[in-house]
Amino acid sequence: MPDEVNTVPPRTRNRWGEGERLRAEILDAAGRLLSELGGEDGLTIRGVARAVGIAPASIYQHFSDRNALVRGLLEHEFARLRARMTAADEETDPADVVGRVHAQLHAYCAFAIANPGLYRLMLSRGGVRRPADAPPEGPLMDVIDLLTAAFDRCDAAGHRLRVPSRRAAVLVFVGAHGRVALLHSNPRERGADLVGPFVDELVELVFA
Amino acid sequence: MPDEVNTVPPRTRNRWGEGERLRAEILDAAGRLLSELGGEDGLTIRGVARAVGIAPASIYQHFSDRNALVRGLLEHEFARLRARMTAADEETDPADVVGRVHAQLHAYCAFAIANPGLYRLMLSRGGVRRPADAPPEGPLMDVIDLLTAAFDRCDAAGHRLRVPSRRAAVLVFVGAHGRVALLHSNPRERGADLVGPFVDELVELVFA
DNA sequence: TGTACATCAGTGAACGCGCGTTCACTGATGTAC
DNA sequence: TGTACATCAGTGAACGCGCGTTCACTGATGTAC
Repeated sequence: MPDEVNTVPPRTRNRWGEGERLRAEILDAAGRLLSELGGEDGLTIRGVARAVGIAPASIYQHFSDRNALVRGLLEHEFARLRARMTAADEETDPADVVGRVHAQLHAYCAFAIANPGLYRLMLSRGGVRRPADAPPEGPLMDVIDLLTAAFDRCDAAGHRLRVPSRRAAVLVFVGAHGRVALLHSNPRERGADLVGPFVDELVELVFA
Repeated sequence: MPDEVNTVPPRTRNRWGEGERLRAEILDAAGRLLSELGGEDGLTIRGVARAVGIAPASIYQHFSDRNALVRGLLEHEFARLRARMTAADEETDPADVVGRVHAQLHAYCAFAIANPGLYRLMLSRGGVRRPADAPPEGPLMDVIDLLTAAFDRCDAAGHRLRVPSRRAAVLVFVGAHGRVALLHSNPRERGADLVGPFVDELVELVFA
Protein backbone atom coordinates (compact mmCIF):
# COMPACT_ATOMS: atom_id res chain seq x y z
CA MET A 1 0.00 0.00 0.00
CA PRO A 2 1.39 3.41 -0.92
CA ASP A 3 1.67 6.00 1.82
CA GLU A 4 -0.62 8.57 0.29
CA VAL A 5 -3.82 6.58 -0.15
CA ASN A 6 -5.87 9.41 1.25
CA THR A 7 -5.44 11.54 -1.81
CA VAL A 8 -8.41 11.81 -4.05
CA PRO A 9 -8.80 11.72 -7.85
CA PRO A 10 -8.01 15.14 -9.31
CA ARG A 11 -11.04 17.36 -9.36
CA THR A 12 -12.34 19.12 -12.42
CA ARG A 13 -13.27 22.59 -11.34
CA ASN A 14 -16.90 23.67 -11.54
CA ARG A 15 -18.12 25.64 -14.49
CA TRP A 16 -18.76 29.36 -14.48
CA GLY A 17 -21.72 30.21 -12.26
CA GLU A 18 -21.70 26.82 -10.54
CA GLY A 19 -19.34 27.66 -7.69
CA GLU A 20 -22.02 26.88 -5.16
CA ARG A 21 -21.69 23.19 -5.97
CA LEU A 22 -18.44 23.14 -4.03
CA ARG A 23 -20.30 24.21 -0.92
CA ALA A 24 -22.38 21.04 -1.06
CA GLU A 25 -19.31 18.91 -1.77
CA ILE A 26 -17.62 20.39 1.28
CA LEU A 27 -20.61 19.69 3.53
CA ASP A 28 -20.91 16.14 2.22
CA ALA A 29 -17.23 15.44 2.83
CA ALA A 30 -17.41 17.01 6.27
CA GLY A 31 -20.38 14.84 7.18
CA ARG A 32 -18.68 11.70 5.90
CA LEU A 33 -15.48 12.53 7.74
CA LEU A 34 -17.28 13.22 10.98
CA SER A 35 -19.25 9.99 10.79
CA GLU A 36 -16.05 7.98 10.47
CA LEU A 37 -13.95 9.87 12.98
CA GLY A 38 -15.63 10.57 16.29
CA GLY A 39 -15.53 14.00 17.84
CA GLU A 40 -15.75 17.49 16.46
CA ASP A 41 -12.00 17.96 16.54
CA GLY A 42 -11.54 15.30 13.89
CA LEU A 43 -13.22 17.79 11.61
CA THR A 44 -10.46 20.08 10.32
CA ILE A 45 -10.39 22.56 7.48
CA ARG A 46 -7.38 20.82 6.05
CA GLY A 47 -8.91 17.37 6.43
CA VAL A 48 -12.08 18.35 4.65
CA ALA A 49 -10.06 20.00 1.90
CA ARG A 50 -8.07 16.80 1.45
CA ALA A 51 -11.25 14.72 1.29
CA VAL A 52 -12.80 16.98 -1.33
CA GLY A 53 -9.57 17.29 -3.28
CA ILE A 54 -9.18 21.07 -3.05
CA ALA A 55 -6.82 23.52 -1.38
CA PRO A 56 -7.60 24.47 2.23
CA ALA A 57 -7.91 28.08 1.17
CA SER A 58 -10.78 27.21 -1.15
CA ILE A 59 -13.05 26.48 1.78
CA TYR A 60 -12.96 30.13 2.76
CA GLN A 61 -14.91 31.10 -0.32
CA HIS A 62 -17.92 29.33 1.18
CA PHE A 63 -17.39 29.47 4.95
CA SER A 64 -15.87 32.43 6.72
CA ASP A 65 -14.05 30.22 9.22
CA ARG A 66 -14.07 26.78 10.82
CA ASN A 67 -16.99 27.68 13.07
CA ALA A 68 -19.12 28.70 10.13
CA LEU A 69 -18.35 25.35 8.53
CA VAL A 70 -19.53 23.50 11.62
CA ARG A 71 -22.68 25.60 11.83
CA GLY A 72 -23.40 24.98 8.16
CA LEU A 73 -22.89 21.27 8.64
CA LEU A 74 -25.29 21.14 11.59
CA GLU A 75 -28.00 22.95 9.64
CA HIS A 76 -27.50 20.61 6.68
CA GLU A 77 -27.59 17.44 8.75
CA PHE A 78 -30.53 18.37 10.96
CA ALA A 79 -32.49 19.05 7.80
CA ARG A 80 -31.51 15.58 6.56
CA LEU A 81 -32.58 13.97 9.83
CA ARG A 82 -35.94 15.72 9.84
CA ALA A 83 -36.47 14.69 6.21
CA ARG A 84 -35.79 11.05 7.06
CA MET A 85 -38.22 11.07 9.95
CA THR A 86 -40.91 12.81 7.93
CA ALA A 87 -40.42 10.39 5.06
CA ALA A 88 -40.65 7.39 7.38
CA ASP A 89 -43.85 8.78 8.81
CA GLU A 90 -45.40 9.36 5.40
CA GLU A 91 -44.42 5.96 4.04
CA THR A 92 -46.41 4.28 6.79
CA ASP A 93 -50.11 3.50 6.48
CA PRO A 94 -51.76 6.80 7.54
CA ALA A 95 -54.32 4.94 9.59
CA ASP A 96 -51.65 3.13 11.62
CA VAL A 97 -50.96 6.06 13.91
CA VAL A 98 -48.96 4.01 16.41
CA GLY A 99 -46.92 2.50 13.61
CA ARG A 100 -46.04 6.01 12.49
CA VAL A 101 -44.55 6.75 15.91
CA HIS A 102 -42.42 3.64 15.61
CA ALA A 103 -41.42 4.55 12.06
CA GLN A 104 -40.26 8.02 13.08
CA LEU A 105 -38.25 6.67 15.97
CA HIS A 106 -36.67 3.94 13.88
CA ALA A 107 -35.63 6.52 11.29
CA TYR A 108 -34.12 8.59 14.07
CA CYS A 109 -32.16 5.64 15.46
CA ALA A 110 -31.04 4.49 12.03
CA PHE A 111 -29.60 7.92 11.34
CA ALA A 112 -27.86 7.99 14.71
CA ILE A 113 -26.41 4.51 14.28
CA ALA A 114 -25.20 5.15 10.75
CA ASN A 115 -23.44 8.42 11.65
CA PRO A 116 -21.91 8.11 15.11
CA GLY A 117 -19.51 11.06 15.08
CA LEU A 118 -21.95 13.29 13.30
CA TYR A 119 -24.74 12.33 15.67
CA ARG A 120 -22.55 13.14 18.65
CA LEU A 121 -21.82 16.57 17.29
CA MET A 122 -25.49 17.18 16.57
CA LEU A 123 -26.47 16.29 20.09
CA SER A 124 -23.73 18.30 21.72
CA ARG A 125 -24.51 21.35 19.62
CA GLY A 126 -28.16 20.97 18.73
CA GLY A 127 -29.29 22.97 21.70
CA VAL A 128 -28.93 26.70 21.38
CA ARG A 129 -30.02 28.11 18.04
CA ARG A 130 -32.90 30.53 17.76
CA PRO A 131 -32.13 33.97 19.24
CA ALA A 132 -35.22 34.78 21.30
CA ASP A 133 -38.10 32.74 20.00
CA ALA A 134 -39.78 30.20 22.23
CA PRO A 135 -38.12 29.04 25.45
CA PRO A 136 -37.70 25.51 24.09
CA GLU A 137 -35.19 26.09 21.31
CA GLY A 138 -32.92 24.42 18.81
CA PRO A 139 -33.32 21.85 16.07
CA LEU A 140 -33.54 19.06 18.63
CA MET A 141 -36.85 20.54 19.64
CA ASP A 142 -38.01 20.24 16.05
CA VAL A 143 -37.39 16.52 16.35
CA ILE A 144 -39.41 16.38 19.52
CA ASP A 145 -42.14 18.38 17.82
CA LEU A 146 -42.38 15.70 15.15
CA LEU A 147 -42.82 13.01 17.79
CA THR A 148 -45.30 15.11 19.74
CA ALA A 149 -47.44 15.49 16.64
CA ALA A 150 -47.31 11.73 16.11
CA PHE A 151 -48.46 11.08 19.67
CA ASP A 152 -51.20 13.69 19.28
CA ARG A 153 -52.52 11.72 16.33
CA CYS A 154 -52.51 8.57 18.44
CA ASP A 155 -54.42 10.32 21.16
CA ALA A 156 -56.94 11.68 18.66
CA ALA A 157 -57.40 8.17 17.25
CA GLY A 158 -58.29 6.85 20.68
CA HIS A 159 -54.98 5.34 21.79
CA ARG A 160 -54.84 6.35 25.42
CA LEU A 161 -51.54 7.81 26.66
CA ARG A 162 -50.38 7.56 30.26
CA VAL A 163 -48.73 11.01 30.05
CA PRO A 164 -49.35 14.14 27.93
CA SER A 165 -48.21 13.74 24.33
CA ARG A 166 -45.29 16.14 24.61
CA ARG A 167 -44.09 14.38 27.74
CA ALA A 168 -44.38 11.08 25.92
CA ALA A 169 -42.35 12.49 23.05
CA VAL A 170 -39.59 13.68 25.38
CA LEU A 171 -39.61 10.35 27.16
CA VAL A 172 -39.17 8.18 24.11
CA PHE A 173 -36.73 10.62 22.56
CA VAL A 174 -34.58 10.68 25.68
CA GLY A 175 -34.76 6.91 25.93
CA ALA A 176 -33.83 6.39 22.30
CA HIS A 177 -30.94 8.81 22.58
CA GLY A 178 -29.73 7.14 25.73
CA ARG A 179 -29.83 3.72 24.10
CA VAL A 180 -28.00 4.91 21.01
CA ALA A 181 -25.39 6.71 23.09
CA LEU A 182 -24.80 3.52 25.03
CA LEU A 183 -24.31 1.66 21.78
CA HIS A 184 -21.86 4.26 20.51
CA SER A 185 -19.88 4.13 23.73
CA ASN A 186 -19.57 0.37 23.46
CA PRO A 187 -18.35 -0.33 19.95
CA ARG A 188 -17.82 -4.02 20.66
CA GLU A 189 -21.51 -4.42 21.27
CA ARG A 190 -22.99 -5.72 18.06
CA GLY A 191 -26.29 -4.48 19.47
CA ALA A 192 -27.37 -2.25 16.62
CA ASP A 193 -30.26 -4.64 16.14
CA LEU A 194 -31.21 -4.38 19.81
CA VAL A 195 -31.96 -0.68 19.58
CA GLY A 196 -35.13 -1.24 17.58
CA PRO A 197 -36.77 -3.60 20.10
CA PHE A 198 -35.66 -1.31 22.92
CA VAL A 199 -37.42 1.75 21.56
CA ASP A 200 -40.47 -0.31 20.68
CA GLU A 201 -40.68 -1.42 24.30
CA LEU A 202 -40.28 2.21 25.32
CA VAL A 203 -43.15 3.33 23.14
CA GLU A 204 -45.40 0.59 24.47
CA LEU A 205 -44.68 1.83 27.99
CA VAL A 206 -46.27 5.22 27.40
CA PHE A 207 -49.51 3.76 26.14
CA ALA A 208 -52.11 2.80 28.72
CA MET B 1 -6.88 41.91 34.24
CA PRO B 2 -3.35 40.73 33.49
CA ASP B 3 -2.88 38.44 30.55
CA GLU B 4 -1.45 35.51 32.42
CA VAL B 5 -4.14 34.81 34.98
CA ASN B 6 -3.97 31.12 34.27
CA THR B 7 -0.66 30.74 36.00
CA VAL B 8 -0.75 29.06 39.33
CA PRO B 9 1.04 29.76 42.65
CA PRO B 10 4.54 28.30 42.57
CA ARG B 11 4.59 24.70 43.66
CA THR B 12 6.79 23.35 46.41
CA ARG B 13 8.11 20.07 45.20
CA ASN B 14 7.16 16.91 47.02
CA ARG B 15 9.49 15.43 49.58
CA TRP B 16 11.71 12.43 48.98
CA GLY B 17 9.61 9.27 48.55
CA GLU B 18 6.38 11.21 47.99
CA GLY B 19 6.62 11.54 44.24
CA GLU B 20 3.39 9.63 43.81
CA ARG B 21 1.49 12.60 45.20
CA LEU B 22 2.02 14.39 41.90
CA ARG B 23 0.17 11.61 40.12
CA ALA B 24 -2.96 12.41 42.12
CA GLU B 25 -2.52 16.14 41.57
CA ILE B 26 -2.30 15.55 37.84
CA LEU B 27 -5.45 13.43 37.79
CA ASP B 28 -7.33 15.99 39.87
CA ALA B 29 -6.32 18.83 37.60
CA ALA B 30 -7.17 16.79 34.52
CA GLY B 31 -10.62 16.04 35.93
CA ARG B 32 -11.22 19.68 36.81
CA LEU B 33 -10.07 20.85 33.39
CA LEU B 34 -12.21 18.34 31.58
CA SER B 35 -15.30 19.27 33.59
CA GLU B 36 -14.93 22.91 32.63
CA LEU B 37 -13.93 22.45 29.01
CA GLY B 38 -16.07 20.03 27.06
CA GLY B 39 -14.52 17.34 24.91
CA GLU B 40 -11.49 15.13 25.30
CA ASP B 41 -9.37 17.35 23.11
CA GLY B 42 -9.53 20.13 25.65
CA LEU B 43 -7.42 17.81 27.77
CA THR B 44 -3.79 18.45 26.76
CA ILE B 45 -0.55 17.47 28.43
CA ARG B 46 0.52 21.09 28.41
CA GLY B 47 -2.81 22.34 29.75
CA VAL B 48 -2.76 19.91 32.65
CA ALA B 49 0.85 20.83 33.39
CA ARG B 50 -0.11 24.51 33.48
CA ALA B 51 -3.02 23.81 35.82
CA VAL B 52 -0.84 21.82 38.20
CA GLY B 53 2.03 24.29 37.97
CA ILE B 54 4.68 21.89 36.66
CA ALA B 55 6.63 21.42 33.46
CA PRO B 56 4.95 19.36 30.72
CA ALA B 57 7.84 16.92 30.83
CA SER B 58 7.06 16.12 34.48
CA ILE B 59 3.86 14.36 33.51
CA TYR B 60 5.88 11.66 31.76
CA GLN B 61 7.21 10.42 35.07
CA HIS B 62 3.70 9.20 35.89
CA PHE B 63 2.05 8.56 32.53
CA SER B 64 3.88 7.15 29.56
CA ASP B 65 1.93 9.29 27.10
CA ARG B 66 -1.27 11.25 26.66
CA ASN B 67 -3.30 8.10 26.16
CA ALA B 68 -2.12 6.65 29.44
CA LEU B 69 -3.16 9.86 31.15
CA VAL B 70 -6.65 9.59 29.73
CA ARG B 71 -6.89 5.93 30.75
CA GLY B 72 -5.70 6.76 34.25
CA LEU B 73 -8.23 9.55 34.50
CA LEU B 74 -11.08 7.27 33.44
CA GLU B 75 -10.16 4.65 36.01
CA HIS B 76 -9.92 7.30 38.70
CA GLU B 77 -13.24 8.92 37.88
CA PHE B 78 -15.22 5.73 37.43
CA ALA B 79 -14.04 4.70 40.87
CA ARG B 80 -15.26 8.04 42.21
CA LEU B 81 -18.63 7.63 40.53
CA ARG B 82 -19.11 4.11 41.90
CA ALA B 83 -18.12 5.34 45.36
CA ARG B 84 -20.72 8.12 45.22
CA MET B 85 -23.46 5.72 44.19
CA THR B 86 -22.53 3.19 46.85
CA ALA B 87 -22.38 5.90 49.50
CA ALA B 88 -25.80 7.25 48.49
CA ASP B 89 -27.20 3.75 48.70
CA GLU B 90 -25.74 3.12 52.14
CA GLU B 91 -26.84 6.46 53.55
CA THR B 92 -30.45 5.57 52.81
CA ASP B 93 -32.64 3.67 55.26
CA PRO B 94 -31.77 0.03 54.47
CA ALA B 95 -35.42 -0.96 54.67
CA ASP B 96 -36.43 1.62 52.05
CA VAL B 97 -35.32 -0.48 49.09
CA VAL B 98 -37.06 1.68 46.51
CA GLY B 99 -35.57 4.82 48.06
CA ARG B 100 -32.16 3.26 47.61
CA VAL B 101 -32.74 2.94 43.87
CA HIS B 102 -33.67 6.60 43.72
CA ALA B 103 -30.63 7.52 45.83
CA GLN B 104 -28.24 5.69 43.52
CA LEU B 105 -29.72 7.27 40.43
CA HIS B 106 -29.67 10.74 41.95
CA ALA B 107 -26.03 10.31 42.84
CA TYR B 108 -25.36 9.25 39.28
CA CYS B 109 -27.15 12.26 37.82
CA ALA B 110 -25.54 14.67 40.27
CA PHE B 111 -22.12 13.45 39.20
CA ALA B 112 -23.02 13.76 35.54
CA ILE B 113 -24.45 17.26 35.96
CA ALA B 114 -21.52 18.51 38.00
CA ASN B 115 -18.89 17.25 35.53
CA PRO B 116 -20.20 17.66 31.98
CA GLY B 117 -17.00 17.30 30.00
CA LEU B 118 -15.73 14.52 32.19
CA TYR B 119 -19.03 12.70 32.00
CA ARG B 120 -18.99 12.92 28.23
CA LEU B 121 -15.56 11.39 28.10
CA MET B 122 -16.57 8.63 30.50
CA LEU B 123 -19.55 7.72 28.39
CA SER B 124 -17.70 7.82 25.12
CA ARG B 125 -14.87 5.70 26.48
CA GLY B 126 -16.45 3.68 29.26
CA GLY B 127 -17.27 0.81 26.97
CA VAL B 128 -14.40 -1.44 26.08
CA ARG B 129 -12.19 -2.38 28.97
CA ARG B 130 -11.85 -5.96 30.12
CA PRO B 131 -9.95 -8.15 27.64
CA ALA B 132 -12.01 -11.30 27.39
CA ASP B 133 -14.14 -11.60 30.51
CA ALA B 134 -17.87 -11.51 30.23
CA PRO B 135 -19.58 -10.28 27.05
CA PRO B 136 -21.00 -7.22 28.83
CA GLU B 137 -17.86 -5.29 29.63
CA GLY B 138 -16.52 -1.98 30.87
CA PRO B 139 -16.98 0.18 33.95
CA LEU B 140 -20.36 1.32 32.71
CA MET B 141 -21.53 -2.22 33.31
CA ASP B 142 -20.39 -1.92 36.91
CA VAL B 143 -22.78 0.99 37.25
CA ILE B 144 -25.59 -1.06 35.81
CA ASP B 145 -24.65 -3.89 38.15
CA LEU B 146 -25.16 -1.56 41.12
CA LEU B 147 -28.62 -0.67 39.88
CA THR B 148 -29.47 -4.27 39.13
CA ALA B 149 -28.62 -5.24 42.69
CA ALA B 150 -30.83 -2.44 43.98
CA PHE B 151 -33.75 -3.64 41.88
CA ASP B 152 -33.11 -7.20 43.02
CA ARG B 153 -33.53 -6.03 46.62
CA CYS B 154 -36.81 -4.36 45.69
CA ASP B 155 -38.01 -7.53 44.07
CA ALA B 156 -36.98 -9.57 47.11
CA ALA B 157 -38.85 -7.14 49.36
CA GLY B 158 -42.04 -7.70 47.42
CA HIS B 159 -42.03 -4.66 45.12
CA ARG B 160 -43.21 -6.16 41.85
CA LEU B 161 -41.27 -5.21 38.71
CA ARG B 162 -42.82 -5.10 35.25
CA VAL B 163 -39.54 -6.31 33.69
CA PRO B 164 -36.57 -8.39 34.95
CA SER B 165 -34.33 -6.46 37.33
CA ARG B 166 -31.41 -6.16 34.94
CA ARG B 167 -33.70 -4.91 32.20
CA ALA B 168 -35.11 -2.38 34.65
CA ALA B 169 -31.59 -1.26 35.51
CA VAL B 170 -30.67 -0.75 31.86
CA LEU B 171 -33.91 1.07 31.24
CA VAL B 172 -33.54 3.63 34.00
CA PHE B 173 -29.83 3.98 33.33
CA VAL B 174 -30.41 4.66 29.65
CA GLY B 175 -33.21 7.06 30.47
CA ALA B 176 -31.14 8.93 33.03
CA HIS B 177 -28.23 9.17 30.66
CA GLY B 178 -30.45 10.40 27.86
CA ARG B 179 -31.95 13.04 30.08
CA VAL B 180 -28.57 14.27 31.29
CA ALA B 181 -27.18 14.31 27.76
CA LEU B 182 -30.10 16.41 26.65
CA LEU B 183 -29.38 18.82 29.48
CA HIS B 184 -25.72 19.02 28.53
CA SER B 185 -26.56 19.66 24.91
CA ASN B 186 -28.84 22.53 25.87
CA PRO B 187 -26.82 24.69 28.25
CA ARG B 188 -29.46 27.42 28.30
CA GLU B 189 -31.88 25.02 29.88
CA ARG B 190 -31.81 25.71 33.58
CA GLY B 191 -33.33 22.26 33.91
CA ALA B 192 -30.80 20.69 36.25
CA ASP B 193 -33.61 20.48 38.80
CA LEU B 194 -35.86 18.75 36.29
CA VAL B 195 -33.59 15.74 35.98
CA GLY B 196 -34.46 14.44 39.43
CA PRO B 197 -38.22 14.34 38.86
CA PHE B 198 -37.64 12.82 35.42
CA VAL B 199 -35.68 9.86 36.72
CA ASP B 200 -38.13 9.41 39.59
CA GLU B 201 -40.93 9.15 37.05
CA LEU B 202 -38.81 6.67 35.11
CA VAL B 203 -38.29 4.47 38.16
CA GLU B 204 -41.98 4.49 38.96
CA LEU B 205 -42.66 3.27 35.42
CA VAL B 206 -40.81 0.00 35.91
CA PHE B 207 -42.74 -0.92 39.05
CA ALA B 208 -46.07 -2.63 38.62
C1' DT C 1 30.90 11.54 62.50
C1' DG C 2 32.30 12.40 57.55
C1' DT C 3 32.07 11.54 52.75
C1' DA C 4 31.19 9.38 48.30
C1' DC C 5 27.55 7.88 45.76
C1' DA C 6 22.69 6.62 44.42
C1' DT C 7 18.27 7.95 44.05
C1' DC C 8 14.77 11.00 44.03
C1' DA C 9 11.41 15.00 42.10
C1' DG C 10 11.26 17.67 38.66
C1' DT C 11 13.09 21.01 34.69
C1' DG C 12 14.39 23.85 30.22
C1' DA C 13 15.06 23.81 25.75
C1' DA C 14 14.41 21.95 21.62
C1' DC C 15 12.29 18.89 17.77
C1' DG C 16 8.89 18.18 14.22
C1' DC C 17 3.99 18.33 13.16
C1' DG C 18 -0.65 19.69 11.78
C1' DC C 19 -3.53 23.21 12.44
C1' DG C 20 -6.43 27.83 10.98
C1' DT C 21 -5.96 31.68 8.36
C1' DT C 22 -4.22 35.29 4.99
C1' DC C 23 -2.46 36.97 0.73
C1' DA C 24 -1.45 37.94 -3.75
C1' DC C 25 -2.02 35.08 -7.64
C1' DT C 26 -3.80 32.30 -12.06
C1' DG C 27 -6.27 30.86 -15.78
C1' DA C 28 -10.79 30.12 -17.72
C1' DT C 29 -15.27 32.07 -18.96
C1' DG C 30 -18.42 35.47 -19.47
C1' DT C 31 -19.94 40.58 -20.97
C1' DA C 32 -19.80 45.49 -23.07
C1' DC C 33 -18.92 47.96 -26.91
C1' DT D 1 -16.90 39.81 -35.42
C1' DG D 2 -13.04 41.27 -32.47
C1' DT D 3 -11.17 42.89 -28.24
C1' DA D 4 -10.71 44.85 -23.66
C1' DC D 5 -12.21 44.06 -19.29
C1' DA D 6 -14.80 41.95 -15.28
C1' DT D 7 -15.88 38.11 -12.91
C1' DC D 8 -15.54 33.68 -11.76
C1' DA D 9 -13.43 29.09 -9.36
C1' DG D 10 -9.83 28.00 -7.14
C1' DT D 11 -4.53 27.92 -5.74
C1' DG D 12 0.43 27.96 -3.51
C1' DA D 13 3.13 29.53 -0.24
C1' DA D 14 3.73 31.38 3.91
C1' DC D 15 2.64 32.98 8.90
C1' DG D 16 2.37 32.03 13.77
C1' DC D 17 0.63 28.83 17.18
C1' DG D 18 0.01 25.06 20.47
C1' DC D 19 0.64 20.53 20.61
C1' DG D 20 3.15 15.72 22.19
C1' DT D 21 7.42 14.03 23.11
C1' DT D 22 12.54 13.57 24.02
C1' DC D 23 16.84 14.63 26.13
C1' DA D 24 20.41 15.76 28.99
C1' DC D 25 20.26 18.27 33.14
C1' DT D 26 19.83 20.03 38.36
C1' DG D 27 19.65 20.21 43.03
C1' DA D 28 17.93 18.09 47.17
C1' DT D 29 17.70 14.00 50.09
C1' DG D 30 18.71 9.61 51.34
C1' DT D 31 22.24 5.40 52.12
C1' DA D 32 26.75 2.59 52.53
C1' DC D 33 30.97 2.43 54.61
